[in-house]
Amino acid sequence: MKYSKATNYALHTMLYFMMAPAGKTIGVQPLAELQEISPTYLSKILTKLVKAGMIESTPGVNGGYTLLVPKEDVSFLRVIQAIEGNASLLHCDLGHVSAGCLIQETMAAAEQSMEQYLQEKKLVDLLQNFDQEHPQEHVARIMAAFH
Amino acid sequence: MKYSKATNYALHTMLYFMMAPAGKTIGVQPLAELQEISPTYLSKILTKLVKAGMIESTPGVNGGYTLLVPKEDVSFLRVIQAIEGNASLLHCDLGHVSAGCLIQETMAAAEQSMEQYLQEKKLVDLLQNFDQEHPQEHVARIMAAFH
DNA sequence: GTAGGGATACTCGGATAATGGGTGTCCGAGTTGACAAGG
DNA sequence: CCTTGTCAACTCGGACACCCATTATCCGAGTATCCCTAC
Repeated sequence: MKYSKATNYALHTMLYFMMAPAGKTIGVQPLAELQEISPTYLSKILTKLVKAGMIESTPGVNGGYTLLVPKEDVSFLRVIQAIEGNASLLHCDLGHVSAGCLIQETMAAAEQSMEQYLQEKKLVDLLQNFDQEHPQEHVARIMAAFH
Repeated sequence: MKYSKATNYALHTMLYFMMAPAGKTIGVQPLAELQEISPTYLSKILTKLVKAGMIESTPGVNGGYTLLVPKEDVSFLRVIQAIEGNASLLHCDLGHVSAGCLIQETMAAAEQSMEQYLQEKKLVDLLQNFDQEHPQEHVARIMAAFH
């Protein structure tokens, strides 16, 4: 049981948006370079975030992606579900004679316990001490990518 | 993000063991028939449970599998980790200049929240009202499979 | 009666597909802004 | 000065390929029990 790499990329990308001043735009290429992955692949991930309503894409020259919601509204859960979907952890299709599958119900409850944690945790919370913990040059390079 | 079918089979199999009197043995074939899957495939799953020390296998005629631990010790987490392993939900291998990945740390905390739930939840707890909710004939068919 | 030798009923483990999802790549299409040429 | 055409910088989306884990299936090997036969 593992989350896909795409989820990791999406979370990191959204974290970059948390660092930028509101309304700023950034292209796929600088985002891809920061994470050292292919721009075309990252674009596929970003379209999922667009469909989830978290960011906006503007085509054309000087285009790119812009954060569309308040930073405080971006929870881990929201990003994860945008990529992974909201299917349940374990779906039991065995022929249970009567009543539902108790195992499935228990797993659903366990999943909900984790989702509650991920819903309360906002991405912007991670930036509390970011400046102190990371070299200034690195932070500057991220900020410079926005326009 | 989903658990494998094998995990579901393992959980159901262990639940059958919870219904049987302690020390009783059951073969792969009746277990496979109850879940309507292939016996050879189920046997591969059961070897993982054996290696985890939860059940024991006795070869030869009248052989089969026997529960090796007290029923109260069989938690969801133990069964799941026996099948899925204990790898973390999200492993970030991006080049973080200094310090670790904050996203990875947060995901680890979320995972721990679910694991705590699954560790406290024992399989035997599901059998509280099992007799009332299921037809007597079904229960009898399960019990008859043990010897 | 007792010992030995199958036959039988099981599990164990390796080898081998088949399937599906994750992970990318490639390319054409559409969109916008900047710039230059021409009236 | 205004219009128009061209180019470049972007995103968007479908089609395609690759890799790997899951999900099995098959078969030979090992092991214990039972029964039957021979001495």
